[in-house]
Amino acid sequence: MNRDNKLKFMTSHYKSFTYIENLHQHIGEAVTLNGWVFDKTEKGKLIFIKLRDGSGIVQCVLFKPNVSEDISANAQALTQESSVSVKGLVRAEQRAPGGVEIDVQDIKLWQVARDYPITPKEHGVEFLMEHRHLWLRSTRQHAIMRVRAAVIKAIRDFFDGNGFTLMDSPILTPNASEGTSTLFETQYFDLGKAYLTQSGQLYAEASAMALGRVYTFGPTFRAEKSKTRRHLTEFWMVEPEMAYFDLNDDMDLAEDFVEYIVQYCLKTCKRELAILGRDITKLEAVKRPFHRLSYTEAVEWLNANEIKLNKRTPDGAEVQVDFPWGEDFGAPQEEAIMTQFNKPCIIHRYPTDVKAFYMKRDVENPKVVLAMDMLAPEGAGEIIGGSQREDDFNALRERVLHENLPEHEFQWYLDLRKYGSVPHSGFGLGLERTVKWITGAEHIREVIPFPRMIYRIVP
RNA sequence: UCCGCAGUAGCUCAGCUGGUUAGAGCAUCUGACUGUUAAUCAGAGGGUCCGGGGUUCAAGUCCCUGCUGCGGAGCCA
Repeated sequence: MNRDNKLKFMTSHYKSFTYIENLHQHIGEAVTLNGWVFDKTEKGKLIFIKLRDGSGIVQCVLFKPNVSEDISANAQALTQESSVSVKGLVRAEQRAPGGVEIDVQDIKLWQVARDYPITPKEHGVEFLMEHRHLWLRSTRQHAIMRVRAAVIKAIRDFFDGNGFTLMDSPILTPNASEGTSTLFETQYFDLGKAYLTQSGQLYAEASAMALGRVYTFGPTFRAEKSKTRRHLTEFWMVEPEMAYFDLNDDMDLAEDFVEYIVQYCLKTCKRELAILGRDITKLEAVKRPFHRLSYTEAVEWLNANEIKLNKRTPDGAEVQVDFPWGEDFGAPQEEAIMTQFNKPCIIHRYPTDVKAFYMKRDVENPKVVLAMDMLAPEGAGEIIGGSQREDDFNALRERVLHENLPEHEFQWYLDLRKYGSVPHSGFGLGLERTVKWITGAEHIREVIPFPRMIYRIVP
């Protein structure tokens, strides 16, 4: 990720040591580096130490006859992930990775690490997840975390630069906003049960009625017992909400937004994407306009291409049937639809019964709601879910009652339809699913520093 | 919750229709080497074969059961 060089205080004020990323500015000078041993190998009178400091990796070479016995003893004592300060001359060197290396003059040992568990060889995911706190030190994880940081910056730049106001929504909420999903529960003083939020959307709607264009960006919690490569129990979601936006405006914004994020990463994360071995031609193709299909067109496509639905009959047998209009798409249907496309696709106007109570019905066809999901290509799946919201007081109240939601807890939400109600729309984008897609990571757990999953809360 | 797969050295794995003392690569330790990039070469140490029960002359291997993890479905971002 390209560093923002407008803020130079880290290089101009703190002179006691140098960061590896700045070494090319110091060729011929003596510098002190502070870091950790990434790898060490000895060849006779030479010791090669690959040092990492978080900003990069550089090879430090110690030639034993050039230094005292104490210093070469220090170098020899180094183990993987030992913490050290290295003093030496910076020189350009063709044979060194990166073209720059340090001719070591002095080594100060902070701590010798014993038996670092993650060796430079292969490891299984289970083992690595148990050592997540150490796994983050590896090159590949550095690259993923920097792409994640770039995606977050792109998200904030996009909205901040387009007249949106950040309006954080609460994490503790009195009810399930969609009334369906399983939520994490806790006791809230004497006021009864509270839940960890599964979406900031209802609060974003209230904020949009105040400030016009807003977004909320924070952690979200789902207590579903999901065990897949695309689910976390704690994940980050950004949710823009716009007054006077209809569904088409919403879809246009979602396309602009996703295009901006992907193009920003291509521009600023070349090195990281190269480390990850990402095929960037696939990302370069992510340009507007994206594909769009109505739910009904998608069902017709599935049936025209004989992509059947696996259904279980009451006696337990599995049968394959034509996809029936009205059924929600699962991962297999979405994946099949996306095989046609090399850039994202929006599916819109889903059956009313499979979507949330707050979505507005299509006046032209009340059997569908003005909802939209954006699916990313390359099997990445759903990254956005959004809709135009129901803005009519009576229609919304009817939906609240129909879903057996506690009306008194939704009074404030219904109020928004009483005092200057307007058409409005928004969507939620899953941060980790987006980062997984852009980095090409196998599993969503790799793209958040400390993943929370059904059977793992440590570290 | 349902379906499938797995658990053998610190790590990644092999171990056939049950058959002597349990195998490899890497890592670790010792030694050699002035250019290593996952160095190479020589040597050494390292095992509750996930737990419990059963079948058998004999179980890492077969059966039952439990635990743990992984993947998929559902739920969704």
